[in-house]
Amino acid sequence: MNGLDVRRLEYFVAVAEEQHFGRAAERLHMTQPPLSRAVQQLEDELGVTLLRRTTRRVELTPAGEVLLRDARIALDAVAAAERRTRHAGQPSPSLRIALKADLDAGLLQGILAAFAEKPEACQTELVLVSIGEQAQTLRDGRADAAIVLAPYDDRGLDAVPLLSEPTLVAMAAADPLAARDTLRLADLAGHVLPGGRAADQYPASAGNTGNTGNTGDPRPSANAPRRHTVADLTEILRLVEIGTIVAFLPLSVTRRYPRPEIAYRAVADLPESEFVLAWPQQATSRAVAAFVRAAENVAAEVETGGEFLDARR
Amino acid sequence: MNGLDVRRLEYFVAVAEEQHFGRAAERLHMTQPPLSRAVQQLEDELGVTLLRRTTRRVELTPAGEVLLRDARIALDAVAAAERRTRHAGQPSPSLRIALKADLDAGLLQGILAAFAEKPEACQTELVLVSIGEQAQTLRDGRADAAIVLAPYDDRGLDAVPLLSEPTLVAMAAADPLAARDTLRLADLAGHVLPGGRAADQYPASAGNTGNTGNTGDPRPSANAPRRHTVADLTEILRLVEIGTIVAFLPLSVTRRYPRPEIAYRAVADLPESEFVLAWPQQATSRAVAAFVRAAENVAAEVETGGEFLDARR
DNA sequence: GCCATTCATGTCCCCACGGTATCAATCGCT
DNA sequence: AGCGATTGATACCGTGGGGACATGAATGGC
Repeated sequence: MNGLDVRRLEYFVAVAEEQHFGRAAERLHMTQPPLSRAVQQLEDELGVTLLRRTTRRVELTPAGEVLLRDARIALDAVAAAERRTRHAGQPSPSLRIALKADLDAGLLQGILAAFAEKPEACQTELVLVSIGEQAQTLRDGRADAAIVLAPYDDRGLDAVPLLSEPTLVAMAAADPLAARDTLRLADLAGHVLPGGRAADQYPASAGNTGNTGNTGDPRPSANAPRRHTVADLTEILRLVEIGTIVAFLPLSVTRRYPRPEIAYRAVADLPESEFVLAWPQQATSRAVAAFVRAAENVAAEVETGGEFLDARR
Repeated sequence: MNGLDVRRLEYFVAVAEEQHFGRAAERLHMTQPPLSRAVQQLEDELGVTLLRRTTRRVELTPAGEVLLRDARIALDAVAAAERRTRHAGQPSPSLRIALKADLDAGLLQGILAAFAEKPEACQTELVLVSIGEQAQTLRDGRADAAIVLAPYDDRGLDAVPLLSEPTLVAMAAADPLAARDTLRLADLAGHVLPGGRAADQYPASAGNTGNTGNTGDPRPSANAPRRHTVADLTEILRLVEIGTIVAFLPLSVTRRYPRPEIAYRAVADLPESEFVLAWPQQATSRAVAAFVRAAENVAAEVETGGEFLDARR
């Protein structure tokens, strides 16, 4: 009677993503016939047609689209449950912080020190992920907290703002625009950001606030031509040096990478870089709560010009 | 290899809730031995001890607590996927709106009319649920949108504010306080709200904003003494009439229930009632988006004293 | 100390899942 | 238009896992 097994959901997602039973079966390390039957059973149990099969290709019905989206969410939730439970079962579970290296506004050291003072303190562990993956890392249970740059995909996450600082544009020193001291966004027309978006349309096209209209497929399909994702900051700076792209970076980051080939310039109408501490909404552990309080305190001290200021350059 | 089957998760949740293998087995319509082994397998697969078994009672380890919380979330996600897919598979899936009767600020008629004008319009269906269950109804796929009163549990939901209106206190006309025209919260000391909370501590104890510290078990345990929940507005008003409780109601609702036995009074330091339109975050359907826009337009018209104003009394 | 309660273990059986073989249908190529 | 290739569905079979029944072991109450 009551079905919707994880295995069948994974099968369906594989078929829906591949749009092909044979390839999906291959990906699942099984043969095609049981896969066909499993999807049929799923359709029977739901009383719904999920796939429109032509012998040449498989396409999703509206109900299939709904299940594809919701099944991914459900599978993520199951995987998160598994990861978090595994981690909680360790002898001394540590607090895992997802960072994009150097994108912490120089706060991390202070926060870790403040956290270590607290009675709820525990081991901490830094999980280095590429920018844009931090939110997902929190959702799927690989980390317990993250310092992220707004805007980000906040679905399923709680957050507190830490601090804001000016955003500068990094461009090749040879760029004609680098001769000017301050710019406006419109001046950057024709320049491109990491990921290929137009620089003068920022931040309209950037980030993912998790509101309606999230049309992009969140996970890479095996056959979709995967766009080259620039994950590493040093890689971005290399591309900036040779004039391929420009990049928007918080002030504190630019201070740490002074390079003669790169010019950092203020942009008058560019929003400030907002650093936010985020964690999974359902995280109720004392360690996370203590870490959040430590981070708030440190950020407040920095904002008011406290003792950590000198550590930020 | 890769486990975490839905069935096993349900088994574990049952055992964790009952804290007793025998009762859990009974609830699951099975016998105790296979249940014991299933939980053992779960522990093996996760490499974690979930339950501390004494022959007299079963209690959760820290890892077990984590899994109980995350497993509920995952199971909810699976159930939501099933419900939404079933609904999407219907010949003409309707837009289901979760309402607590009469708690719609009189906006519903106008919103439905405006929505019907839109090209994306479809059949609509009203799902009547008790207050406080609307958010869960959205999350588990039984409804597509809801008009809710803030504060509410906003986890997994997107929302737009519609309008605010004054909150009045409803009390028995015979109550000494009813002689006064306006009150302050502190005057209500000793009076009790539906659900048993102290009236003079509102809204500290009310609602559930979904942030950290949500310690309450969200689902009724079989053995926990279930507090009498007042679900129906008319039931609440009955209790108000006989002086058992007082209730905080938005102005538009009090207008619809003028009764000689009930006095509605302003409370100076009571926050306004904020009506919000909420929907599941992952809902990307055009129908929901159109409904949201229709609701925003109608609310804006009402706020500026538009044509719908007279319909609100 | 004895008994009842409760969870674990041993054993059997059946269903369901996966694999191999094959059929049917449609698209493309000549 | 006909033939082959591609692809999904069907048939059949064997194995493994989950459930019931019977029983063992340990602990708490009287």
